[in-house]
Amino acid sequence: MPTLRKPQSPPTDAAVLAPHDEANRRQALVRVSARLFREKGFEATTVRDIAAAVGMRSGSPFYHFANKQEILKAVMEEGLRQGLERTVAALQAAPTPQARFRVLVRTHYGILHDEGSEFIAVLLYDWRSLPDDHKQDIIAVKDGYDRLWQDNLAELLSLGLIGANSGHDPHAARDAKITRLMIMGAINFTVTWYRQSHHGQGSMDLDALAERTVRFFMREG
Amino acid sequence: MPTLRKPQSPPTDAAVLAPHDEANRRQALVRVSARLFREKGFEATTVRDIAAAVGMRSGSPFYHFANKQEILKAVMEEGLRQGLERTVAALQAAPTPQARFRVLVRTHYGILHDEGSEFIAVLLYDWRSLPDDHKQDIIAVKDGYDRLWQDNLAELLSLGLIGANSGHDPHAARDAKITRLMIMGAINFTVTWYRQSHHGQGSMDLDALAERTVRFFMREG
DNA sequence: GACCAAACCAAGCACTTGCTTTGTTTATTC
DNA sequence: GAATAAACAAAGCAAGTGCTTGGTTTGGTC
Repeated sequence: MPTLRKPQSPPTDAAVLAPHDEANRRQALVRVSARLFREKGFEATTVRDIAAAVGMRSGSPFYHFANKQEILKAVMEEGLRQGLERTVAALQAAPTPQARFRVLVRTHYGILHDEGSEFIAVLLYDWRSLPDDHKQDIIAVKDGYDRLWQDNLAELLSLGLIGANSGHDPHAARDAKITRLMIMGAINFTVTWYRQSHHGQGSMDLDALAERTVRFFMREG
Repeated sequence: MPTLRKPQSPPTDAAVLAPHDEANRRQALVRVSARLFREKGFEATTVRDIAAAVGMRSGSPFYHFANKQEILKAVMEEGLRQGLERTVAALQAAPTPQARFRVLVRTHYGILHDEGSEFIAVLLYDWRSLPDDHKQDIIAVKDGYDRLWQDNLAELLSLGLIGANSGHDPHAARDAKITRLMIMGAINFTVTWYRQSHHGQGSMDLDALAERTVRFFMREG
C-alpha cells in the first residue's frame, strides 16, 4: 500500500514568476508587443519581431501565450488595468466635478501618450484584429472605465457646465453617453496627430494639451 | 526609304478605360478594396481577396497597380477626391458661418458612414500602412479639405459661437487648428462606434447624429 | 484580315507566416 | 543529489503571402 503522498505545496508566486530573477518574462513580452503593435500594427508585427525584441527565439513566446491573438488581448487587458488604477488613484484628490473632469482628461492623455504606456493606443488601433469572443471580455472591463467618465459628465451636464447650449439641460442623464463619445473621441483621436517631443520648444506638452482640452469643452475653467 | 509613319492617334479615353463596356475595372478594384480594407484592415486583406471580389485571379490586379500599397493609396486618393467634391458642392447653398458648419459636419458624416463610401474610413484606419513617400502625397491633398474646416472654424471662433468660453476670443485664428483637431477628432472617432442601421427604431440616423454634434459644439443652433 | 494593345488567365516562385515538436538548460524541492 | 517543473532553444512544417512570367482572349484600328 503506497504511502499517502502529501500534495506538494504550490510554489510561491515569486518562484513561479521570477525564476530568471528578472520579474516575469511574460510581462516583458506584453510590454514590447504593445510598443511594436503601436508602431506597426498587430497584423504587421510578426511573432519573430516580438521574440527578438525580448531576446527569445521565434517559438518561445508560445510557451507563455497560446497564440498571437492572446498576446493582443493581454496588451489590452494590461492597458485597462493600468488605466483604471491610475485614474481611480488620481480621482481621490479631486473633490468637485470640475476638478474630476480635469483629472479624467489629464490622466487619459497620460494613458494614451506616456512612453511605455502604449497599451490603450493599441486597444484603439487594433480593435478589429481581436477575435469576437475576446472583444466581449475587454468590453466588460472597459465599461468600468467608461462609467467613471459617464458619471462625471452627467454631473457637469446637470450643472450646465458642458455642451454648447448654455444653461440647464433637462435631459442631462440621457445625453451623458453621446457627450462622452464626443469628448473621448476628440481625446482618443490625438493618437493620430499628437507626438510627445521632449521639451520641444513651441510644441505642447501633455499638460498644455489637457488644459486646452478642458477649456474647450468645459465652461469657467 | 520607309514612309514616315504618322504617330498613331492615341486611343480615346473611352476606349482606354472601358473596353469591357463596364466603366473601368480599375475603379472596381478600388471600390472593393475600400470595402475589404474597412472590414478587415489593409494588412489582413490579401490580394486574392480583392481579386476574387471583382472576379479576377490573384495576379491580375497587378496589371492595374504596381503593388498592393498603390491600391491603398488609390483608395485614399479617391476618398479625398470624392469628399472634397461633395463638400464644395454642399457648401454652395450655405451662406452663413453657422450654416456652413452644419454642412461640413453633415457631409463629413456622410463621407465616413454612407455605404459605398468607405475610402476615408480606410484613410483613418490604415494610415500607418501607407509608405512614407505616399503619405506626403496624401497629406498634400488632405490639406485642401482641412482648410475648408479651418476657415469656417476661424469665423465661428471670432464670432464667439464655438468653444466653451463664451464671448469673443482674441486668439481666434491661432486656436482654429486645435479646434479643428478636437471637433474632427470627435466626428472621425464615430467610425469606431457608430453603425448605420437602416431605419432601426431608437437608433440615430446620420441626420440626427449630425444635429446633435452641431448642437454640442456650436452655440444657438 | 493582319495587326496591336488592353486586359486578363494559369501557373508558379520565393519567401514569410503562425505555430508545433522535441530536446536541453536551469533552478527548486524533497 | 535525484526528481521535477519552468522556461526556454533548435529546427522545421504547412499554409499562406505578394508578386512574376508567359501565354491567351478580346475589341478596336488601318
